[in-house]
Amino acid sequence: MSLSYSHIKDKISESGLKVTHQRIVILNTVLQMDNHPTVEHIYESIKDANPSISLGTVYKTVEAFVNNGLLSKVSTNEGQMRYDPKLDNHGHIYCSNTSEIIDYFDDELNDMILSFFKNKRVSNLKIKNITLQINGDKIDPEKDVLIK
Amino acid sequence: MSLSYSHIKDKISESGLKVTHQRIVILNTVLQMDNHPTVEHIYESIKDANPSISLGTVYKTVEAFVNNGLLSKVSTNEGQMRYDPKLDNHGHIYCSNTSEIIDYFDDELNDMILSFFKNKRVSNLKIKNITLQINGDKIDPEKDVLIK
DNA sequence: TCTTAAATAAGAATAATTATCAATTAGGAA
DNA sequence: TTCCTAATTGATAATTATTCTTATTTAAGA
Repeated sequence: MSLSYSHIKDKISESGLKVTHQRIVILNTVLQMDNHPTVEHIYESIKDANPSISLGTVYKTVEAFVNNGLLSKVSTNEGQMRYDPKLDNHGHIYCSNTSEIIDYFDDELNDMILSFFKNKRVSNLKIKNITLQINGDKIDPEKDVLIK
Repeated sequence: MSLSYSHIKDKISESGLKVTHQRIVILNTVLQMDNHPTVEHIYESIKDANPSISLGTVYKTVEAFVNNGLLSKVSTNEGQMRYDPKLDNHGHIYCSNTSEIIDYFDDELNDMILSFFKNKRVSNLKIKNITLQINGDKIDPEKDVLIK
């Protein structure tokens, strides 16, 4: 396993964190999940193969990842925080009826918003990021949402 | 008091909810607070004048207001939900170091985003609203953030 | 290999929110 | 106006998500 995870290990190491088995498993899992998991989701998904990793460790680990720029934290109107391995500028579509968060990447939109704020004078604020949230309900929960 | 609150009473009544003393006090408070209060903030701010209104009632009431279109619910990266009496389209500036949420109204931006999505085909999603979140840190916590 | 600060597991503690339920009340019907 | 009923409320228990504590283990550099 140590070989196949070399990419993950490098990411963790480069972020300034110690490389541990737990961190490798958790980061790898979130990178593969692609559905903005909660801590509980992550825990459930690693539990069988890694029964010794505790829920508390998952909490501490994702928080460390957020602080070290490996994940971003997404809040919703339903309590649990969710975690996103995609760090480049993108929006989120929240489906309140299915609790889904769908990434929305659009360079044109990004440029538009960015250039809009270029022309604004924002005083007394160090902007970290600007995110667009599209809130709605999925019409057919079985089918995907598509924007094109 | 019944006279001076007639506007508030009408709003509650028109939303389909029964008009109660508790609801009048709570809605009036949130409308005046203007800082996206948490339930705890609202409770603290009404408590002295209304010691009989319980915390649970504040929770139930703001949730009823959200469901009936009198308030909107705003989530942050720090646990508590916050409530916003402004329902027209606007963005939020989150200052993570001061926990402030500042409204950002800009017609030009609204139009821009709206017309952007006019030209997109969004399938299988009933869009409820689109919000821009500007995340950052206040540089001087004593001073205001301004965008112009 | 040794050392040490950082990370972990287990479980207790806390914070925010929701649920329960008996008593009260708003608002429409009589 | 009075009555009726379903909705609302207060008090408090329960739940959920998250953080804290502490003894033990471990990564990574000397």
